Amino acid sequence: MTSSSSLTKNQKLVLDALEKEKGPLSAYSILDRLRDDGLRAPLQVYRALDKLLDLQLVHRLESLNAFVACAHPHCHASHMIAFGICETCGQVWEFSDDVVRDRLMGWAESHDFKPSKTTIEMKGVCADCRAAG
Amino acid sequence: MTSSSSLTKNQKLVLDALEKEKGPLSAYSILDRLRDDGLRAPLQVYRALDKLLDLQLVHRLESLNAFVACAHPHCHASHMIAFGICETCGQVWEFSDDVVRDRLMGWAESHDFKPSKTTIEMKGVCADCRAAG
DNA sequence: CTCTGTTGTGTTACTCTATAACATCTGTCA
DNA sequence: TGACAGATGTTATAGAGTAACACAACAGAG
Ligand SMILES: [Zn+2]
Ligand SMILES: [Zn+2]
Ligand SMILES: [Zn+2]
Ligand SMILES: [Zn+2]
Repeated sequence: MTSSSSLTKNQKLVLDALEKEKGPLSAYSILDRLRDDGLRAPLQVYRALDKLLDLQLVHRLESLNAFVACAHPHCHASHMIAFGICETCGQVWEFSDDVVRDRLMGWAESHDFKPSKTTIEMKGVCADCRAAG
Repeated sequence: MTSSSSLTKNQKLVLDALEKEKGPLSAYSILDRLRDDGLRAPLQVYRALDKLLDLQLVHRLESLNAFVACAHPHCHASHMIAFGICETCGQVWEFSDDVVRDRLMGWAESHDFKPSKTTIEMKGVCADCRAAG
């Protein structure tokens, strides 16, 4: 089995913590939420996150040093994913755009550059927060 | 004056250090290179970097926690900048693509999201390093 | 069944990245 | 001159991530 049914205890705990949260969490925030479940050291969280990132069940937001549960599990095997991140409420939107991907891949090809991982993150203010002003 | 002629001593030191380097540097690496020039604490570097980032003379690479001198100073006031980053040699290419910008702005408009800062970073292996393979 | 390799766990200690708080200094402008 | 904004210097601390080592669980080969 390739997905969450084969997760270990710690991996499930970390994934659950992220899925319960509307926004991203830092590794240390996750740790704090899981102390009552027996987790004691950062490394326990980071190891679980490594696996979850491999499985694409979780994404890392580079500009926040934080992690978020995938919004569309199993749906973007090798996609180039983009994120909208509200700086006010912390909510995250996950999307992908084939035109963006093609343009970036085009730049890579024209420069003989072989991309392995691409980060696209838009920080700003979401509709709700603007309305709440 | 709006540019490098008005920089202070520390700001010039930090900018020089980044311009001398072909690739990105962490704040602490910058500090190490500037100890002989009198810098002693991380904060001195971070404060200079803050100003240089404001002036767009330096860019921060979120996926590396590192900084790089702008390749085209004065040329992209409000542009959305993308980076290609070689994971082997560390070299960085700075470019922008209007189509990518338009697509991302389009997503933002359609979601009533007001972006303030966008990060686009492609990590991979450059032509030279692939040839040297 | 036992050996063995692989993966996950737990723990301690550590490095690297970034900021808080406070005092001082320097220039600009009224 | 006085007042303010911005830059500086220093110490201490917070936040993010990894190294190293020992042990447990489990699957497959012989
Ligand atoms: Zn996803
Ligand atoms: Zn919001
Ligand atoms: Zn630039
Ligand atoms: Zn290279």
